[in-house]
Amino acid sequence: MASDHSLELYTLKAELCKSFADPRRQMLIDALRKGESTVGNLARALEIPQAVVSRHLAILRERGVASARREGTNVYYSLSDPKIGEACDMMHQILLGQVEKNKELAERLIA
Amino acid sequence: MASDHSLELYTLKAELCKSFADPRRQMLIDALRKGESTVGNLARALEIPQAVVSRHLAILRERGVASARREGTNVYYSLSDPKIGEACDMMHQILLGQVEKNKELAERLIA
DNA sequence: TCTATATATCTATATATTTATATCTTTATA
DNA sequence: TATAAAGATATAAATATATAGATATATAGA
Repeated sequence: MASDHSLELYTLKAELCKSFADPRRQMLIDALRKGESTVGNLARALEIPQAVVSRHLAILRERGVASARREGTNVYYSLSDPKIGEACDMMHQILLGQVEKNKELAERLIA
Repeated sequence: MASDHSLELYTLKAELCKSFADPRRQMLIDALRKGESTVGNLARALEIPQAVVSRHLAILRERGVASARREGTNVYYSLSDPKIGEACDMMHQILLGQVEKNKELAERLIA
């Protein structure tokens, strides 16, 4: 029935969001927006242990957010879809809106 | 320093995403897009126990995603920002893109 | 007191991190 | 060619922490 399908869809959406729901993965996604990069380069640039970067990239890969391409001993990761970057921008805008609201609230409280 | 601020920002974004990262909350957000609603109505409509709905709404409220307004014994919840709905639409589009890719892959494998 | 909502406690499950080790690929060398 | 060493990445095990759901109970307002 319809509600079952919906539940599946909601679950998929939730899992997609879950893949964004970690600070390190946010950093990785942001870094990958500038172009593909290797595990090692990301680890050095973001100052995150290699195993942690590899683990998080695997999560992004498993959820279809990132893609991997091997070249020699290196593995290059990239975002699977530019919309992923746009989604992060949207999160940013929502956060800005929240700050704005708090600012308004603060100003009203002071006045 | 800059990297600390960034970490904070990434953490905020991650927490925002975390608030979206549950099927029930996806359902609640989707329901709230149609307009404000009470805890009880949402619980009945979505067939989720009252305590669970209340809990999830509290999470959305704490993270600034939803707002609450009391009217008598009822509490009306609503989305704090229409951009939240748009963010969900974007997730939907990303999912569609993934399905599309899988379809292409499947067709290539068959051929 | 009744209704609607929130919360506390308990339990089960999921998640992230650390450390160590395994795998895969290239390169060097006997 | 076979093999060993080195570099890059992935994975496993252990631990700590976070999260969700169920049930019962507390709180707020009519």
